[in-house]
Amino acid sequence: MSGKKGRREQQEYEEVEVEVEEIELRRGPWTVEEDTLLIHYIAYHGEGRWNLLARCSGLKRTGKSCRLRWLNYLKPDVKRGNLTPEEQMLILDLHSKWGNRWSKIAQHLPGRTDNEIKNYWRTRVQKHAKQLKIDANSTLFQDAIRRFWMPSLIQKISEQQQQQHQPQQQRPQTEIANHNMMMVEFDEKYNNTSQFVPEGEEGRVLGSAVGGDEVSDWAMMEESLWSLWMNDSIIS
DNA sequence: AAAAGACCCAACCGCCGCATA
DNA sequence: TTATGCGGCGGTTGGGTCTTT
Repeated sequence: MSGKKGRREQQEYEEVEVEVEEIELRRGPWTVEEDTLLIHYIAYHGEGRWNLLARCSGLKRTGKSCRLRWLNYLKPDVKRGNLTPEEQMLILDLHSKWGNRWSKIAQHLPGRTDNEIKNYWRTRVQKHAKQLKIDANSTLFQDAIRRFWMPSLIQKISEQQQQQHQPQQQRPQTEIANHNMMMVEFDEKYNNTSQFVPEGEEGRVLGSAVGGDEVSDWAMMEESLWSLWMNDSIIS
């Protein structure tokens, strides 16, 4: 965030000012050529000073647009692809602490951008709040996340660990212990009432909430479980 | 196979705080 | 002290893609 304008920079501004005034700015999706131009410019000059970059690089874009394109897409350490269950857990956890502080949350997920996290929240999380007809910012929904969604993610994480270590064999005792340990830690952290899962009973307790395509499984949670929990919440 | 609707995500917009002149 | 410019943030949107009917 530099408002500093050195003499050289000022000169650079003036040199391109006249021609830039006549250039019509481009909007919408970036082309491969634009991406290449931006990457090369940053490789040579470094990132930052976005308005100067926009003027000097030959890109017919605003500085803001260049910055966004770089930070959210082109920067080498930007991670692509679906969020892992671990990352989803972290987002749910941090959002419960900080609310819509996307940038702050993103700082704790290396390679993930605030935009991506924001999109995840809006498309996946809020969707379920809508389905349940609950305000996504309500404590009721926060409870739903803590009681059902997060445990199901923990379950997934432990299942992944299991697959990584012993793809075809019986689940080893250590993995079961790990899973149970995570559940206990989770309970302690959130003062949660979700059940400790006895060995061999994991699928029965959380079966409807896990197993298929990530978050959508949660939406398929048994209605009886929901009404039970809803009644409980309302009474207490 | 085609139309309609839902979903997803890249990009834009407006606002704010900070630094500088 | 005030005006200006910039970077950064969160909210919103447009359109491409996927799914359902």
